Amino acid sequence: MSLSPVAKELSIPVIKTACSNCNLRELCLPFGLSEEEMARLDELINVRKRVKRGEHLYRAGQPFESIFAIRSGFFKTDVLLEDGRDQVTGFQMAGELLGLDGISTEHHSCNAVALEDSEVCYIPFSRLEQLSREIQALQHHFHKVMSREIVRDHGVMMLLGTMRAEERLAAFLLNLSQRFTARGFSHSEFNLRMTREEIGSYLGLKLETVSRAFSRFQEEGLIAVQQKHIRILDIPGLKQIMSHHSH
Amino acid sequence: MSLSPVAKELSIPVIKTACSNCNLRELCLPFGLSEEEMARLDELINVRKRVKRGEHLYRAGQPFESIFAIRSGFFKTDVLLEDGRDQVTGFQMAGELLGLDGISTEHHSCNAVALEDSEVCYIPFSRLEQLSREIQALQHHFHKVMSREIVRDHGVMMLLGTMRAEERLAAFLLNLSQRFTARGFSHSEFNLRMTREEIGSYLGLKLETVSRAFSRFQEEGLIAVQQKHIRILDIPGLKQIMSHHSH
DNA sequence: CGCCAACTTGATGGCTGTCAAGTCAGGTGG
DNA sequence: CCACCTGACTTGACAGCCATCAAGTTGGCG
Repeated sequence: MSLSPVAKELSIPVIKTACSNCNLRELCLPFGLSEEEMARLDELINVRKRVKRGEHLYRAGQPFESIFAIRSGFFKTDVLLEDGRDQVTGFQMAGELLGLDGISTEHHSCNAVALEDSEVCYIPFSRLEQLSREIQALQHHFHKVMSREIVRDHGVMMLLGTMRAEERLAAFLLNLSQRFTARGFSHSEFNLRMTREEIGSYLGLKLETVSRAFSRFQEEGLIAVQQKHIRILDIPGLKQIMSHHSH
Repeated sequence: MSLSPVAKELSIPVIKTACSNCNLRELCLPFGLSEEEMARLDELINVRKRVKRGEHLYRAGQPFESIFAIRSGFFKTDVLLEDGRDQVTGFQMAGELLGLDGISTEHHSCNAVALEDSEVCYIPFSRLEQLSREIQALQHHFHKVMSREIVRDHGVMMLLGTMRAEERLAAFLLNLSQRFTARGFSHSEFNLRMTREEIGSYLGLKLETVSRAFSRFQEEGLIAVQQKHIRILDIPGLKQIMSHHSH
């Protein structure tokens, strides 16, 4: 199969990268590395690609070869069950890693889809393992990142297992706000990249329930919603809802 | 504070271990290691302790120093929220690792409680990292184990987010059955180590709902329940319930 | 034998899913 | 430029699953 000019144009463009210049290095894999160590990490990460909104970065079942660092943009990951059910397992933003689930079986176990035009760095996994055998700080940081993912998942299990709809949505908004803040964006105003249905899938709710909860928060003066644009007006109020065990 | 004889007696007894003799080595960290490599892992794991039913192996907030391999017995892990809510995040059995969540913050983020008298191997984490810088197979296997935990958690999120009560319980029973099988026990007959309440907490259900679902499965001839004793009579039937999207 | 935790079962209510209709915003083509 | 179309969202009415409350049963243990 040869690539037609059109197919070529559709293929994902390749760009050179450098962790040492990346303004996300404090959030990403290079965290805590010396100049010299970061240079060695740079050598390993020499592919960066654009992924357009709606495109898959990888699909469940594909062979696992590398993990991905999000340089810019926004992704979702989702899992599909044999019986047709699916669920969004996470939303990932700049500086976060994608693909850790693929290590276990050497095949990706979920789909990763860009929710806006994005850029990712390819991190070939076997070379990352090799380098982390040589650089203790890298090894340790990578272990922390994986562990953080496990802790995060426990938080979602908690949310799904014990919280009611409005509590889940409040927790979700606070989490987004906090992650935007960490990236230097406004903590109180942002655009949702995902649909109500995707939020619902992540939170174990139907889209109508998500919509109703948004409306209710607005009535109560906690947030201002206009479609995907969200302004958070009362963070303590949201926190109270999140932890207000109704009985 | 000095230890009285009584306190001494209550402290957890220490036993010498050896991975190379352990009949769980195919399920546990030593998987895939050569004789010589396993001997080096042995050097690192020189503490084994008994944990009695009901005792904590560790508690949320405690400093993280080692991970634990379960040599025999049965554990649960649970998370406590500030507002008093808690949830069981997992049940762990022989050959599985405990404590991976503590790597990220260097403090344990959940509680681990023995549900029956158990024995665990202490695996000092910094020494494990050191050794896995030297033994590639160990490093890679450890990464797989962490990744598997992430995939497992996604499965639980799926369960909590999309399944109804009976589907969840069917999935739970099939999962237990499969794990008992992998350990050489009967796949169709076993004793639950946890209460209905703990099952419910894990599955995001109330204990009454768990009890009713058990009764219903029994009426339908899928299982035979007598308190904690379970006989699985119809695995395909349970699978069908698990994936029977009710609409 | 009696106590207690764990469990079972029934009755009722509420949260959220389901179904349906309508609104809104953005993009396309005439 | 406007009409139209479509996907995303909102809102309402109703129903069903599961939580809640309550009472009774079982089994283990001192």
